[in-house]
Amino acid sequence: MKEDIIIASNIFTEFLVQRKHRKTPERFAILRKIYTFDKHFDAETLYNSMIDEYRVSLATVYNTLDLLLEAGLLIKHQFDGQPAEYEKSIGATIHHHTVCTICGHVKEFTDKKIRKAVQSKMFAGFDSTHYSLYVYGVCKKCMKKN
Amino acid sequence: MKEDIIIASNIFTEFLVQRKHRKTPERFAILRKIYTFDKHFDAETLYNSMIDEYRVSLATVYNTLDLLLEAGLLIKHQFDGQPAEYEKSIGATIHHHTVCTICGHVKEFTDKKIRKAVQSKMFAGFDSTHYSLYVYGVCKKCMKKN
DNA sequence: TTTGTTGCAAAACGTTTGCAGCCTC
DNA sequence: GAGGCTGCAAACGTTTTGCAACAAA
Repeated sequence: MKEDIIIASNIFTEFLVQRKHRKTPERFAILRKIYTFDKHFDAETLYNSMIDEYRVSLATVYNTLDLLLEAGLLIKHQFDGQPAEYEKSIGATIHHHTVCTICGHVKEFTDKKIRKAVQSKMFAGFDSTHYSLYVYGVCKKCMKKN
Repeated sequence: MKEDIIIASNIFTEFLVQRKHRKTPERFAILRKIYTFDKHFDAETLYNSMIDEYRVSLATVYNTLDLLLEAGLLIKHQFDGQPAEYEKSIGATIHHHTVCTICGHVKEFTDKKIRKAVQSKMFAGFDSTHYSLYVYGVCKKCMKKN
């Protein structure tokens, strides 16, 4: 959706103003790039993909990713020892992940029953914003190898 | 439970034999230590806690943690940028985690409805063994600060 | 003008690796 | 005896940090 980036930009602008942070071109260039991705990406990939359009340093990439996380515009995943992976949160359908414990392959899936069960859970003294579910096991390819 | 370590040792022994790995004293000393912990721990903490009883190198700790993961005797968590955390799996009740996005504080909770929803999920071409659910949000302490 | 942000490079950190010697099998 | 395993230290790769120059407010 094209509107997602507009919504995200507005949220980010409001977030920055409220926190007395500056609205630098780097930050918005990074946000725009992120909202063109439909899959998971890591910091290095994001950094490389930006070089032609708007050059920013890797440090700024990391800095901005942190801000976007705090603003709720991004979700972060830490799959095993690999670099952290990110995905946009606005306009993305809520999904879960299967992770192969042999080869590390990650796949998305959706399940209404699980989603409802988690979302209806209320916590005393904890204001939940989002969640991540990882189901571990062995994928088809790795099953065949053994 | 005291029997958990016995069950775990048996599973580990069988695992090592099957994989043609050696039953070294280091590996069983580490397994025993792990099963005395009731909370999450990281590799460094485990290493330090062993020094008096049975000295092993940090490299061996990491090596053994990997084996125990493969044997299904351990569950690994990667909370944000912190060192990986582990917990024993035998004799532990299935639980989920809330993670504060401000201070990083992790708390366990259980929920039968969520557990059933996830466990009843069937995957085509994926043999699931266990799962992790992280609910992100703001904890009580961090709510008060703002 | 003030002060937050940037780019750069160096440092930090948890984890992995290479290797010589050791000890299961 | 053979070959997997250990300890050690050095290497690795991602992320963080310190600092001077820069630019948003």
